Amino acid sequence: MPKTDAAPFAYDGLDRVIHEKARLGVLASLVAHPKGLAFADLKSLCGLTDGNLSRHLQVLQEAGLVAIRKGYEGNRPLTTCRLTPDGRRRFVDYLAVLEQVVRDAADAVGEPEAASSDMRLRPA
Amino acid sequence: MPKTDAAPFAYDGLDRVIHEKARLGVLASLVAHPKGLAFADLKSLCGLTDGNLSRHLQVLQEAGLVAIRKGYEGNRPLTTCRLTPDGRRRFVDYLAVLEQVVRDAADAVGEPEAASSDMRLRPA
DNA sequence: GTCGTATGCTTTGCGACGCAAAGTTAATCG
DNA sequence: CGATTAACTTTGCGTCGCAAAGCATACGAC
Repeated sequence: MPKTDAAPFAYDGLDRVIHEKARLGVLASLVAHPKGLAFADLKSLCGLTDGNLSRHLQVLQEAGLVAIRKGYEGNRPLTTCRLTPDGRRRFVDYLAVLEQVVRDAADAVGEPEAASSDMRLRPA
Repeated sequence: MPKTDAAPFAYDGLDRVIHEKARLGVLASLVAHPKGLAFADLKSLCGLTDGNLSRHLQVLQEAGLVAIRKGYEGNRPLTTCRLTPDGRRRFVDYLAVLEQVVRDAADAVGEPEAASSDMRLRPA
């Protein structure tokens, strides 16, 4: 008796580190910019405050999802981040689960088979 | 040009009440079963403990996303839940954002245009 | 009938977390 | 120089998710 999740809606694959509004945005930004992004760019792309971005990057780094490089642009500090290969892989896996969620739900929304009698919501 | 989020990766639409592993599962279950589901059914569908499910349902109810009805099956208590119309609508909205996230990211994964020179990850 | 066991949830406790505000360091400008 | 801006970090706190414990009732055994 495999206790293989008789729980089709458990969505175990939703890694809590990734499944977070702000970090999801950061990762999406980074996957779209494989060359890496500067702290300030991420900040405005994701609409985060300095403090929040800093903290989230820390978390992502500790989880091994992003690599952070602190250098200097001229003589001003410049922090740049990029996805690690592992981070990319894990993000892609996460996306697959997310896609599954969307599909599950979209199917159900589209076909209310077990609908109650007073479902008069669908247009056509 | 309003200052409408110059933050394309902010994903403001990701309602925190919905954007939560466990509750996402509950809502997905409920949208797939418009007639409603019993507490015990939700519990096993979502792989949650009694306590957790109880708490999450409370949150969902307070947010006006689900309606909870406590009745009796024979003479045993039976709690059943269903999505409220508003809950359904908000969940669908959320799904649209989620879909956008997936699309954004999937596009980026598929076409590493701005890829660095040492991207030797793609198979073909 | 009363004693255990099972069912069906709720409540409590706590560790982790996200967020905003304050702090730090250093370069540039008047 | 003193003020301002840039570029982050650190701190503090309210909230939350989760597991364990609790509570109430029903059902079987004896």
